[in-house]
This record gives sequence, C-alpha cells and structure tokens, in this order.
Amino acid sequence: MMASDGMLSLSWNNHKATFCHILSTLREKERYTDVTLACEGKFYPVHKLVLSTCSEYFEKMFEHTPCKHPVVVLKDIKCADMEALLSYMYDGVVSVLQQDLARLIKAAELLQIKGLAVPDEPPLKELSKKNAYPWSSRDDRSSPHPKRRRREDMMTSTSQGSSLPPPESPPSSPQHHQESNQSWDHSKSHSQDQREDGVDQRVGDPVEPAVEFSSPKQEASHNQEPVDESLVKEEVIEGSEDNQGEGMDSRIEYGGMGGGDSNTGGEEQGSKFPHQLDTKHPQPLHEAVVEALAGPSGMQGWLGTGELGGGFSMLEGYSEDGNQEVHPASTGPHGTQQSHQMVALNKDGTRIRGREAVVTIHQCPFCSYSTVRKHGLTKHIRRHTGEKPFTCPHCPYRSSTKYAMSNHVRIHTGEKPYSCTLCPYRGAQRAALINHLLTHKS
DNA sequence: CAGCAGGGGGCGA
DNA sequence: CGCCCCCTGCTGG
Repeated sequence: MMASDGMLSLSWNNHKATFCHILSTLREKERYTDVTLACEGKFYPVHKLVLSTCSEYFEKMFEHTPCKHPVVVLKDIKCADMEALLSYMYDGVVSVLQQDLARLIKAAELLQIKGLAVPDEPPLKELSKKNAYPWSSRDDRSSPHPKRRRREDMMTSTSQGSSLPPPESPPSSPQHHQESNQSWDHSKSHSQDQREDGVDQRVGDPVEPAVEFSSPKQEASHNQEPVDESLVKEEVIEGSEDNQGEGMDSRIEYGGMGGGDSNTGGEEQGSKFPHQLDTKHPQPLHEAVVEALAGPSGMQGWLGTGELGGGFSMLEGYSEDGNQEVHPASTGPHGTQQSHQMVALNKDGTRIRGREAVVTIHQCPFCSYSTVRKHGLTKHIRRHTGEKPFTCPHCPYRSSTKYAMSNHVRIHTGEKPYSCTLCPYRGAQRAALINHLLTHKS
C-alpha cells in the first residue's frame, strides 16, 4: 500500500484469486445463478456475468435477452466440453486431453470464449502457456487473448475459398502449430487471412465438419439475435505483453498440454501428459474445484503467493487437517492439477518439478505459504495459532520451536558456543558469530 | 554491532 | 518427527 497526503491505499492482496474462488463457489452452490446452459441433457446453472465476461457471444446473447433466467440450449457442444469451458471461465484453467483439444477449441470458438478461441495455430501453445492462466499474469479483465476472428474466418472462409491448410497436418492433431505462432502473435491484423484459412481447418476440422459452426449461432439467433460477426473481430493484442504481472509467467514452465509435440516446449511436457487424463469425468472437474477451494479459513489458504497483484497461484486439494495437499498425479481436476504444478515450480523451483513425481504440497490454510514438508507446515502454522509449546525454565519466555528455545536459554546459562577465531568474541548464536566475523573483514 | 527471536529448510532416526 | 542450522529482521546500545 502506498500513502500519499495522508491517504492510505488499502489493497486486497489476493483479490483476484479470492474473487475467482468465490465465483466458483457460487457456481457450485448454484447461488445467484441466472442462466442455465443445457447440453446433451445436462444442465449447468451459471452466471450471466461470468459468461458475459468470458464470451462476447454470451454477452450479446444476454444483452438481448430480457428473460431473467434463460435456458440456453447448446446443441453442438458436448457436455464434457461445456464443463471444461465452464471450468476455464470460472477457474481460468482447464486441462484437456490432447485428443480432445481440437474439439474443445472448436467449442470455445463457437462460443467465443476469450482466450480459448484462438485464431490460429497456436491453440496449443496458447492454451497451455498463456491462456491457461489468464489471470495469473495480469488483469484479465481484458480478455486473455481474444482471438476470435477465427470464427469469422471460418464462416467467411468458405467464401474465400481458401485453400485450406497445408496437407501436412491431418486434422486431428492440433499440434503442428508452432511455426505459425510467431507470425501470428505479432501480426494479428491483416495478413492473417491467408494463414488463418489454414488454421481454421486445423482447429475446426479435426473433429467435425465446418458445418457445425453454425449451430451455436443458430442457437443464438433463436434466443435472440445472431451474434454480430463484426463484433467478433476485435483485434487483439496479445502479444507478449503479459508478463508484467509478477513475472510469474517466466517462472512458470508450463509444459503445455498442447504443446505436445512441439519441440519448443520443455522437457516437462512429455511427462505432463500422462496426468492429464480424466478430462472427461464430468463431476470431478467441478467438484474438485470446489473441494480445492474449501478451506478452513476461507479462501485464504487457497490463494496464491500472496503477492500483490496477484498472481494466483494455487488450488490445493484440501485435507481435513487443514492442510491442503496436492497430489499431482492423482488428484481430480486437471485444472487444479496444473495449478499445483505451477505452484510447485514457483515455490520450489528445482525441487518439485517433474510431473511424474508425486509431490505433496502442504498449503497453509491461513496464508500463502506452502511446503512439500508436512512438518514444515506444522511449524509454520504455529505462527498463526500462536502456539508456543516450549517454555523457558528460567523466565516466562515461550517459543514455538525447541531450537529457538535452546537459543534463548543460552541467555540465562551464559553459554556461548560460537567463538571467533580471530578474537575473543563468543556468541550464543551462530548467526551472531557470522555477523561478528564481518567486522574482521572490513 | 551485538543480541535476540523466529521462520523455514536439511537431514537423520 | 525431532534436531539442527541458516538466514533474516528487529531492537537497543
């Protein structure tokens, strides 16, 4: 916080993460939901606000829908995809099997989900590296990377008669996109056309015929008006801006799900996939999120680094003792899983890396502290609880650790085990001696 | 600068 | 889980 002229600026450190958490919780409890999405016989009560925020498509739809609680039927979207997209919109992350990626992206494009409706090739990369954590690096109010023109293209593409994608990539694998990425990133304005064509296909085709695209629209039109294509345009800007945030991006090595074969990705990628499996389990995704969020002290523990600005950092599996444990290899939601991974990397860097490794991260329910050592957390929690099990036999002093007490007791005993080799100085603590030695150097 | 308290990690049992 | 150590921050002279 900063102060100026006597004014204090109070900042809510984990505001974003908290906010997102709350939204997820509300969704879980179906509280304040004001729109129901229906697909494949399943119903998903959600919030217009969230949908509108994440999708212009919905935004438009609601804008023209007087109905208080409309039910939007999504014909061409699979419920699994819908759930994944909802997870993405509410939690900012979603894990998807490589094989399902194309379909998911397509669904995202149809619904114009910001950040997922990637224009061209990069879907993979984008998805995994940037969009996966839209809010992690900056404010996401502005959509992550709205790249929806794609959709337009698609529609228009026919007219263009575009040639379509290079033979190289069979529809099914979204992966080949690396190369185009770069070009795409920077130029997103005009030149894209040609390229996009190619892209379109890749993205769209894999799973289904282009025809389908219309459907969502139709849907829209049914409900009200067709989405204005022009809106879809938006140029975007994504570029590289992102990282201003806390620089998290840089640290996050995200192997990306999509990256798949791309060589660019890190070594991690390979290992990563194995864990992203259950994308499909319907429930898990949702439940897990909630579960992850539940915490003794509210969301605090759930939040990330606690740094300003927020980088969110983690969702943990929550365990009864108040600690949140993460088991990357086995825990539910992919999304969270990834988060975990991220956390691990951020916090411990070297240590908790491999996806394969089963790492348990113990998250403090009171603050952002997390450690791989349960014992470490136990000690840490004393900070919050104020528990000081160790009492000085000579005075009222109490400490939270035995070692601290032993240091303290030396005050009474006069013991000074750390002696300077250069002078008669003796210190009761090693740190004192080290500090003292500095005086000899200068 | 010295003293002290405390947090968190390393390591072994 | 316990013990120990390293490191850091605060305080007072």
